[in-house]
Amino acid sequence: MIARAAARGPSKRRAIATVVQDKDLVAQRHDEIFRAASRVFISRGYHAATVRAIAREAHLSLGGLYAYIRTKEDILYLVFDRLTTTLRDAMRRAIEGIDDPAERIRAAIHADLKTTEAYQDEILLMYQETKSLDRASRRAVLSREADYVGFFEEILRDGYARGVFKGDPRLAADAIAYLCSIIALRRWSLKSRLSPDEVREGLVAFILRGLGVPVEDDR
Amino acid sequence: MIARAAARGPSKRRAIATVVQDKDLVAQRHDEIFRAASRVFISRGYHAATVRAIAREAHLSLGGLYAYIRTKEDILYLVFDRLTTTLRDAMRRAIEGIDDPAERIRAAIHADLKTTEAYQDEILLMYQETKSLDRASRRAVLSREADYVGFFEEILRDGYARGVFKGDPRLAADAIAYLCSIIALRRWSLKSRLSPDEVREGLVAFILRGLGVPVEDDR
Amino acid sequence: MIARAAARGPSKRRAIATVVQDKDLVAQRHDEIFRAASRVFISRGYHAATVRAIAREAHLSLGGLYAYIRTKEDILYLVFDRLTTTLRDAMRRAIEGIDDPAERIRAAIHADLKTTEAYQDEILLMYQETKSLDRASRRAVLSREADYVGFFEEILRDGYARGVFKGDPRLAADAIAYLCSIIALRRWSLKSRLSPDEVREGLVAFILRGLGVPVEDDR
Amino acid sequence: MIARAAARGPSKRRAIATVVQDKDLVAQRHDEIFRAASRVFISRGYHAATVRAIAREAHLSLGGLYAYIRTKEDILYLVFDRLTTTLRDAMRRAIEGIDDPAERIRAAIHADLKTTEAYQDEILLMYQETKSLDRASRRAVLSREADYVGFFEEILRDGYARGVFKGDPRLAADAIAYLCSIIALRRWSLKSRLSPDEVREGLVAFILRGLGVPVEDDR
DNA sequence: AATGAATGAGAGTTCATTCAT
DNA sequence: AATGAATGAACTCTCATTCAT
Repeated sequence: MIARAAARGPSKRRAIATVVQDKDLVAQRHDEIFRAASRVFISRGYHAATVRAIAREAHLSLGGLYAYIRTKEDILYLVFDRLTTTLRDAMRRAIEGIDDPAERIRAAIHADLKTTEAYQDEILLMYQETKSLDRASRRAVLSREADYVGFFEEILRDGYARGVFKGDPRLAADAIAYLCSIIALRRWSLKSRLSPDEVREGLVAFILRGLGVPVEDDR
Repeated sequence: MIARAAARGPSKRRAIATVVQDKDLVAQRHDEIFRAASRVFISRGYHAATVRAIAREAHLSLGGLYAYIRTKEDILYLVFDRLTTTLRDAMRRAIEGIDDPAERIRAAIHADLKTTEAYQDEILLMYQETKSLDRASRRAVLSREADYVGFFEEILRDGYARGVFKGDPRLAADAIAYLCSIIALRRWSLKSRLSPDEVREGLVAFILRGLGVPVEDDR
Repeated sequence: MIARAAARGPSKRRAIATVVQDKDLVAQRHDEIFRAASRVFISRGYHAATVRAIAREAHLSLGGLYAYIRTKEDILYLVFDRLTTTLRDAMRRAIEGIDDPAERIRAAIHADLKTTEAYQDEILLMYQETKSLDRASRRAVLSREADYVGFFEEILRDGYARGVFKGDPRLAADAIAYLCSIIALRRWSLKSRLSPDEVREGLVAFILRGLGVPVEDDR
Repeated sequence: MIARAAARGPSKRRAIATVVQDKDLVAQRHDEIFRAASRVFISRGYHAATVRAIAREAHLSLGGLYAYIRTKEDILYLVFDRLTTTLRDAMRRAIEGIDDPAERIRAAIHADLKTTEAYQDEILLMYQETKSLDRASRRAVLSREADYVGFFEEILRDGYARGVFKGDPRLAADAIAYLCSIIALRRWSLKSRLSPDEVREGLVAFILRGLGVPVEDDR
């Protein structure tokens, strides 16, 4: 059931209407726009960012940019769409081929923390600006997010069935996915005292204990 | 040391410049502005909210409002300042007089989850819009937040010294405070499946286990 | 019944939303905007006219102008609203106190031709740009126009009952009102050969004959 | 003199510059563009219509369309040029071979009303948007229109010489041609109460009476 | 002869902030 | 201390037209 949800994936993808018809060109430009817009949104925030600045950063004229999107909000959606796809794919690869639930969840958490570290700016942006999307886009992004949490839930449900984990799998999945985002949302708090490695190890241990899995190096 | 941090409290408060002199009047109007602005910011978001709408909601004229603040951003700061004060006070009262570390942390978590539930809109707003504050205001708000985490850290450090908890107190404090905010930031995900009580109990159990405290009702 | 329609008058007036509240000031500024916009619309046409140019002509800043209207289309409606009111009032005054149907219709036609001559630019604009109004505004303007035609219809119906006129009163009213607008819509054609007086007299005679009223000076 | 005017005809036609040389191809494409543009202009209005939409409707690429016209305004001129030609030809055929002035003018009016009914959208467009043409195009279109009025004038002048009509032939010609367009310009007013046949018969009677021709069925 | 991606000037509109009263 | 009219910079978005291919 969750596997289905995760597999469903692109079904919820919202199409971005373009006046340019060449599919390959659109794909290529969307990629450039994604990169340019990420930079601009991250440095200035969605509202303060101007479409002009994004066009400039993407080496496109203003009209040129608008041939590949319809509204400023489309650009934000484009960014989030690419980001959630990247995150999901990274997670898929990370847990592939691991069968033991405890190992699998450990790998998932580790991967999540690593990618969150790598995309901390983008993830922070997503938490802050998903609200700026319209209904349809927001739905699409949240559905991707749900798929992502689904990976955790699937593992937990399996481990729960085998008696490895404690607590409600759905809630735990949500809690774990959320807790991993702490790296992006509270980095100003964490970075001042602990190294990224210490943070990561500490969080893995905390979560595993929270799931009822004994952690070796507890003093 | 942490006690100090928590006690330090108002020291970081940023003053809001007003053209009106009468201190009592300013305090009263600031209170009205806080309430009006909270409503407007929550329903429309910070950027979409107009100063006009806030003035109207606060039963002030546009010029009148500007006698008590200097910029729109001042209003946002005012909202966050009041909110963090409220949150801190609630936390203080919740753990007052409890000595046992496990009981104390349980009470703190419970209180946090309860107030997060009560102020979910405001807290979501704070997570999304702290970035819209200027440096000085942001610093002040984050320092308040740090004080809040300090409550958890203080308890954990004490329990750690007494051998009750596992893991790094600083990281755990951050993790716990952050995890509690899940109620505000991911309510669309949680509410669809679990009751508020189930969420709260599940999170308390997860956190306590994460701290290495045995939880009774684990199957 | 027609008297009612004509009397109904302002009932269909569409309100123009303003952010400025002072009613007198709004009335005064609307008057200035009406005059300025008429000039600009007439010289450049509705679409080519910029709101900036209208603001300049009205000695208002751009934002200032927008405090008295909501959209560019509001300005067009404002112009048409004033114009149709002026036209209607002029017609009312012209036929007041005349009882004989033939004299009354002659006076009405004469008045219409005179005001059409006086407001030819504005009337041409109205014929060309009523389509640029949105549904509600267009309805309001057309309802005014209908009232205007109603004056003719009322007279014709009365004369028809007394056996003075021939043909369908409704159609004749429409035809007469329309024919009078020829002065505004085809002045490039008329002016080249005949004086305004000749045009007016010729049209009055044509119409009266069309209604079946014997015309004296027919050779 | 008028015969000359009517015969002069195409002399005033403004040429549309094309990059394509092949005359037959240009003629064929211009015909397709005329039909496509008429539809688009009528449904959206000249200003709201985009050149893109016209190209699409004409099954041409954007660049392709521009090989047959130079500006958007060229397209509007093209439409009006074809339309006025069509109207003129219809009128010519309608009065051909009729000698009696009264019969001839009756036929002309009837034909005008019929074609106005058939091309009401196009004629309305012409009245509203001739102003959007540049000087040269406008001149060309108005000259065609003058030719059209010339048909009426010719008949009237002849009848006047024979003592059949009253009033100034030139003014009457203008008045008649204009009055016929009422069907296109005020159809919202007419259609609600009378059938097309009633309108047509009523107008013919009104005009004939206006010319001093006795009308049989007057009660 | 045909294509369609690219350009960029310019439009309408909003709103934080000021200041004369 | 209070009012609210006025300002104008800055924003998003459109579309006629060009030109490399």
